[in-house]
Amino acid sequence: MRASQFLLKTKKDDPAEAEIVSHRLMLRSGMIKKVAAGLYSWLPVGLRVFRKVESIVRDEMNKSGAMELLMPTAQPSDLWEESGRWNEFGPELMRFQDRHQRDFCLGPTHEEVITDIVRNEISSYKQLPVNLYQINTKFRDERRPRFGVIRTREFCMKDAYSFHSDEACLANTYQTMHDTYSNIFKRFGLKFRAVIADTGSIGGNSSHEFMVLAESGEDAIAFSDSSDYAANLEKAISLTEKPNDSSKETEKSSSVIATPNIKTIDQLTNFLKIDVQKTIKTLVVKNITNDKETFYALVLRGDHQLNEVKTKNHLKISGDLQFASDDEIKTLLGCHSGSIGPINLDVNLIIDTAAQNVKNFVCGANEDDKHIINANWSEVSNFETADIRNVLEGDLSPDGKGKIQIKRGIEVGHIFQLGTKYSESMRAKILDENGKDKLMHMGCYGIGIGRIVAAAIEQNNDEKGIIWPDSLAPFLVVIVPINLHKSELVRKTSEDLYNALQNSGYDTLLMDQENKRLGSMLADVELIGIPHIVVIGERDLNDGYIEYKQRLSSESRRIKLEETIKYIADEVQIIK
RNA sequence: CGGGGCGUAGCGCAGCCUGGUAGCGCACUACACUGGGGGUGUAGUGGUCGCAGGUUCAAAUCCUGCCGUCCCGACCA
Repeated sequence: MRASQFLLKTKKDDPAEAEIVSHRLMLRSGMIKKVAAGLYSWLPVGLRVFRKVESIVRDEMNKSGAMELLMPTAQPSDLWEESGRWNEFGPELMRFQDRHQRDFCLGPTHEEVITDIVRNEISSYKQLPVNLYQINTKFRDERRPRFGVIRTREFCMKDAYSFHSDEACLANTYQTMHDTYSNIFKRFGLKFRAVIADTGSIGGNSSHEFMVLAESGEDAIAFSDSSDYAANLEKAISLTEKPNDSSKETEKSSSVIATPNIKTIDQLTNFLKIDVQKTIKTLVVKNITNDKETFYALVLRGDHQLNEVKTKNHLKISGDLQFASDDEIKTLLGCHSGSIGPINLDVNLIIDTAAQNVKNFVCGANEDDKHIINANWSEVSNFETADIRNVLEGDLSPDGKGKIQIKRGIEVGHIFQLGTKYSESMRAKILDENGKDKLMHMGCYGIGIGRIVAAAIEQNNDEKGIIWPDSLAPFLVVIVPINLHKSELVRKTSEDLYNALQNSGYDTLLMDQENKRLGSMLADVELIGIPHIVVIGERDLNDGYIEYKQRLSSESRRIKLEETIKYIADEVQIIK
């Protein structure tokens, strides 16, 4: 591609709207342009990267034996009513009517449509398993789009759906997809981890998320420093700590003390000069089913944080966890939120496993401005114990090997074993070898295409701009001629090298804009992040040399002109 | 959904407090010079000041409403 014929406009100033580095660099390098909140156009440079991501994903999917198809973005409500998700889905589902006032939605995902296809096309166990995928636009009306293309409303996703006659076969394909995804992210050259994940609104059993490690990531992931264990923080199991000194502690007898205006754990530990691990806090949540409100008191050690996902799963609550309001707490318990405690509390009690290990603790007395000291669980009857807290760095790994570390990541892929959730509601059946009806087992596997572009930038950038890995770069090589318009030798050499590189199959950009100076060309090239840079100037050319440098390093090397292509070929690193 | 910020040329911003000719930098156009790290000069192009209403002789500026957009929050009792 010739720069003179390519839409390539960079900006010096950081755009005001962008916060995180990938968003800033994508806007500055002219990869994307915002159309509205959470809606972006991909400009030519950006689209080149986008297509590379797509083609690697497609290649690996095809290698795995999956078949590509294409489904519509707009979907009739009938299918969604059949699966039950027309009502289950919240405002994220973009609903609209056509000219005949028929209900439609923009697909946030395609389980319904694919299940409809497969139940019609496939009727025998002999046709299974199949794995069908598409690379297509999705729409989710996010409550808060942010971080550029990382969380948008309209986005492109590769989504695959597999169908099986039994669970074992599903597990097999699930593992194949796990391996396929690992290959994909290796080919991108990204640091990633596959973590155990919550299934959320998609439903189903087993699930892994593929996380690209980045400080700006929206998710926290917990993993062992000495084993394979890795899980989303939402899902990471907290081990009940090994008995320590406190287990030998003898139980004292409790007493109520005055704690005027003490409402938070911080105030409490300062006031009593005690260790935060000796405090217990109590949160009240409510669940509404069939118009009936049920309150639950959740009990945690003072330094621990509630894990909403674990709590919701334990209480079998779908939708958001609702906290009781101050008024509700006052009415229900007769005290304010800062004074609640598990002793003599007439609410369903759920005690976190770690909290249960504490002896002689301090907790609220269910009376304003009063706390109980030296309280013990022997004083409480009728409670459940559950793991409802977030793991902390340094906790024991649940597999017993090593300690937990916590890092942030961007979710770029997610695989699920759905089981029969959709085949049941949509009656997707086959005949088995005995001629009997049987529900198909289903898996689904997503990868965010645009999100990977942003995640790759989050992981690969410096003060000058983006540093693309070879596999994703919009151009693999760029030729930067000095005084193109003045030197016939420079012009001819640049053109010849450009043609030769193109013919050798390397995506090459020729900076042939006559009025551009070296500094401005290099600044653009570095901002855009082209990995291999060839500078051609008369000075070196008179000795038969060009100058080669990599985006990644500041060092430049003099290379014999005739060896240029071979040299670049040796430097390029693309995993096939 | 709650709180806060911002909306003035393609981008980044000033002007608003104290009402009176709409400005600066980048980008863009033309010409000249320059030519190994975002060059210099001269001359230019480009704006319903987010929208609607109100106050006023007069509104980018003051008031009201709406819209858009960004950030934080939506567990930590």
